Amino acid sequence: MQLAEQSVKSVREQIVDTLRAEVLAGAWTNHAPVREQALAERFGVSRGPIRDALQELSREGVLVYRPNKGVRVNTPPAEAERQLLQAMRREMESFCLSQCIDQLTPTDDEQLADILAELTRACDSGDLSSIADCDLAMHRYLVRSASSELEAIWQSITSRLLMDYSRIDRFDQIVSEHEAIVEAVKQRDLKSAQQAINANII
Amino acid sequence: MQLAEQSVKSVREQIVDTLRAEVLAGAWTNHAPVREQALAERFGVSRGPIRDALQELSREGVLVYRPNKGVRVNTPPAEAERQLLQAMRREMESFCLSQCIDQLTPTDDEQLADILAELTRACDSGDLSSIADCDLAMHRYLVRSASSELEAIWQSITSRLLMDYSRIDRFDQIVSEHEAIVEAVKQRDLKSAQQAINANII
DNA sequence: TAATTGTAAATTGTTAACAATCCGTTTGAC
DNA sequence: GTCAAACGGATTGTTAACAATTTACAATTA
Repeated sequence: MQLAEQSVKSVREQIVDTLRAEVLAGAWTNHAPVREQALAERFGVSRGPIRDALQELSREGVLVYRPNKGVRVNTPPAEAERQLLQAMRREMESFCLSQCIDQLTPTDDEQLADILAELTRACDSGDLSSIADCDLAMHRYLVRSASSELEAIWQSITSRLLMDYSRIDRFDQIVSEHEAIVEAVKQRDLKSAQQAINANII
Repeated sequence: MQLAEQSVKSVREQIVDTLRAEVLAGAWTNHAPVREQALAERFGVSRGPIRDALQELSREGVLVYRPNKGVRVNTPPAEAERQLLQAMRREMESFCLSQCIDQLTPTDDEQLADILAELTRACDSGDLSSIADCDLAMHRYLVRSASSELEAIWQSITSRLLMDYSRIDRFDQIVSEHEAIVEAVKQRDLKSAQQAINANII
């Protein structure tokens, strides 16, 4: 992805982003515990930064931490809880749109178009991991444009949904839904953009 | 406070709770950075657990972390952002009430009454730190009763509000608002409890 | 004097060794 | 044979030393 990040990310952030993407793409099961030493060797660092990353992902809701027993992948929420989380996501993204839409620049439009292009490519090739990545990247972009404070809350809500992209069958629908979002944002049409967002978060 | 906690808390959790209470009670300024070594000596541990705690509080929104520069106390949100956070808090607590109210036991009623009693005492003596503690403890109790998953999100929303208890002048109002909540919950009257909660979150 | 560079102290980031805890297996008593 | 205590390997938790970075202050130059 590698958007116009504000700066070079710390080691911990890189590890967090990598691991989060893998878990959300369904690459891990929640049956086997996550071992610190194995991850340390994989990333070529000591256990310290790995522990930091695992702690952060636990706080975020991707993983679950149990004292002296390490972490596991979290389980999806119950249906009622899932609906609440989705409602909060919608409310949040609608708000962020209203805050940022009039301050977006053509550069932002380009960034969103880039994400959309990569999403389209991912859907064409059926790369679930990349689809998940791009889908969330677009929503995150809009949230972050409004408030980096809210981004953390948004991330923790979204992570806890543990959305299962492997059950998606209509790739073209994902693309068209996001096309609608990008187009409405480009037109600076708040109402349409909010509708498009709400239609996408189900 | 020391409610019926599920178990003995880890060192990190104790440190986190202590520091969060101090910051939210307004005991720290955001002008001076927080130093790890000083905290390590104060709590009698090495810098490791301190760093863990500071990282967690940063993730939660109480503190702000900047690479190689440590952490500072976060600044309060802008007005529009504050209103969104409050709306999300209301929505969340209403939902949690609807989920848990029919599963609460007389033991829970006692716990809530205990918190209310301590809140009353704190208001009488004007102990702002304790008022903040008890106020949040009651809301947290209801959220946790519904879902420990949602508790983390609730905490991160609430922390980011950085509510300023030092500006409160009507202590008796706080008490009566929380009395209404406890009474409605005791009666298992969902509508009234939600109203009381909404009236308290302003 | 004002601006800039250089240096030293303070602080954060990382590592590896050690301590504490957990978990599966073996051993032994009944 | 069954159960429980004890052992040992594996894993997490903590510590202290070291490396990298930042910050404050003094020295230098225009």
